[in-house]
Amino acid sequence: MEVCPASSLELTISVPGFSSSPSLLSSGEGSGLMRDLDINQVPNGGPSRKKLRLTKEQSRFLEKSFKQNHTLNPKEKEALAIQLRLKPRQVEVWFQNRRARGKLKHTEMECQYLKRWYGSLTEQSRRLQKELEELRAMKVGPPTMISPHSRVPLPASTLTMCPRCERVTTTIPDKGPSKTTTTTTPATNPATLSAKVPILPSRHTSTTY
DNA sequence: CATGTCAATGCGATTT
DNA sequence: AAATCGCATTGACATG
Repeated sequence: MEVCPASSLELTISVPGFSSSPSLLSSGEGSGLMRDLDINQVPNGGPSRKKLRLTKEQSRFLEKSFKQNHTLNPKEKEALAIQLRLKPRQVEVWFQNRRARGKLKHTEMECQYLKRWYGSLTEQSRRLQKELEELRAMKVGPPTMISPHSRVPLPASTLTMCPRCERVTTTIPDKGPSKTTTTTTPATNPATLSAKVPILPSRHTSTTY
């Protein structure tokens, strides 16, 4: 159950040309467009929730402590709240939202990275396809080999995808008894591929949200 | 006025 | 049971 914010929260509202947080904000924050006003001072807060805007100073301070630690223990929360003249709940909410924002930023970057990766894979696929066609065109007479399973002649250079292990198996003609060599080409997972695919676009993923 | 930002709310899950 | 979290969402306000 939530407490009615209009009646209990120590809110501040952005108002040009006014400041109300003398503890940390005493040094004139004159450059900013927004100043803050305690909403508690607004007579009859009413049921509609008013928009709080933290001061630059408050945000800066919260950001600073967020850099040190992304979560708060109750003591830190209390201390921050006192220092910034906010309710502990407000500090808590700020940290929650801040974590969410960081995560959003992170997933956006991941998304961009995957897009680039997809692009380069598409390009690579296109190149390999072309190369394959050229190699096939160059081929003079199709040397045959016998399938180990069916004993039916197979064309040379057959690429097949094993549905179970998702590996590409290259069937190549060999002297003596027929042989299939498995070229390790596991598909999918970017995490594993990133170490193997040299054309992977560089990744500027920052974990510092 | 459409859109973006961000503090705040509500709720379910988890932890202590 | 209370505290805390993540997540989705809301609503006030700013901005182009």
